[in-house]
Amino acid sequence: MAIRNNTATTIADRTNRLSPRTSMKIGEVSQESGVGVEALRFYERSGLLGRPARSQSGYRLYDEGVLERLAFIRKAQFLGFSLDEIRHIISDAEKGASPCDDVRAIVRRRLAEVSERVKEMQRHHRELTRTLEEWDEVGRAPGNICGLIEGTEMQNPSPTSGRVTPKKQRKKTA
Amino acid sequence: MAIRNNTATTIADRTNRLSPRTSMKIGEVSQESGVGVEALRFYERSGLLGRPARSQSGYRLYDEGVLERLAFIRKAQFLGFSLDEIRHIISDAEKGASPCDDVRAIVRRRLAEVSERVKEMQRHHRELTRTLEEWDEVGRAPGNICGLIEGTEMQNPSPTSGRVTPKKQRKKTA
DNA sequence: ATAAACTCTGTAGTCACGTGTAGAGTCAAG
DNA sequence: CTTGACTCTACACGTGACTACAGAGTTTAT
Repeated sequence: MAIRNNTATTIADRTNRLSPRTSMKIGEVSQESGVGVEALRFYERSGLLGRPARSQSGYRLYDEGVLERLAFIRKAQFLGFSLDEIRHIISDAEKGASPCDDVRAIVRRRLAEVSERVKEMQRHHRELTRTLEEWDEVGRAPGNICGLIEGTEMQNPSPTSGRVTPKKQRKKTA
Repeated sequence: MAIRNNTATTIADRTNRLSPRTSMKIGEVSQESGVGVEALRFYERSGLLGRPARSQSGYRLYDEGVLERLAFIRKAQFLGFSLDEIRHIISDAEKGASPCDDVRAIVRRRLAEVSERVKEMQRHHRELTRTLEEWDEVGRAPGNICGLIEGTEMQNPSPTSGRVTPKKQRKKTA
């Protein structure tokens, strides 16, 4: 695995890292931003970054702006935006539209989702706690496989309801 | 798409669905259990179900037991077990070992994870709420892409912290 | 008899977000 | 000149729990 080592700049250069870099290679950007080299290329492929300039030998040469862009992406991710949403926001902004209203709407939606998810998780937590308590009373229950599980009542017979990660739910949940 | 229609039994048969079926075809099992046909075959491939008998023409013929097994699987999923864990539990049970202690341990672990996750989500919820409030004060902030996002302070600069779904972490939940 | 619905096997695709690898070229230092 | 780190492209792989499909055969209803 690549030890992201920065041989393109001198040690002195790296030491006073406040000097503005006008053309950074991908490793440098990775180091500055904390985003992996592969992820940077992936972002570019995904349309999140736009094509950087290239050196004669084909190396990507980034200007400082990319760091701001990456900071934007990370903040948006931090706020729960998917890369897809981020791509839309950036593309809107580049078309001149102010995406802030959409952004607000997305955050509001995300907020509702998180609320819902927390409620689900808390329900699940109570369910698990109750189950463990029951099991402690019961000791070891008889059953085909594990009486503990077999004897447990489900609140909701849907097999999706206990998932730790939410399912994709693209078609039916019948 | 296949409309899981049950032509193997008469309507009368389906109406008094309490009569024990000794050999059900896959569609019937799907209908009774609510597990899709593809999922049933997938479970079999994954070692969760074991090979059913076959008709002369190669159709799977299930006995009633499969419904209990599927109920077990769904309950276990409901409790947060992965199919992998369920497979282990079943395999232990079939080897004669009582897996209940392991089951308890898994549930306890899952419980801790859920707790942690709830706390994270609540933090995230507060963060989003605070952000929205700030944004309402600000109106429409200037910025390269969306000043709202750009002006938002991240609690934790890691890009992973805001994910709605937890990032891979396939080794262990540290 | 024929059409519709079912079933079979085997393989590949989905979702998000990247990571890993192969094989080649480039660059700076000793 | 060689070594080693870096970069390039293009593709495969990883996660979990399924879904989708192709192309064949089978069963049931009319």
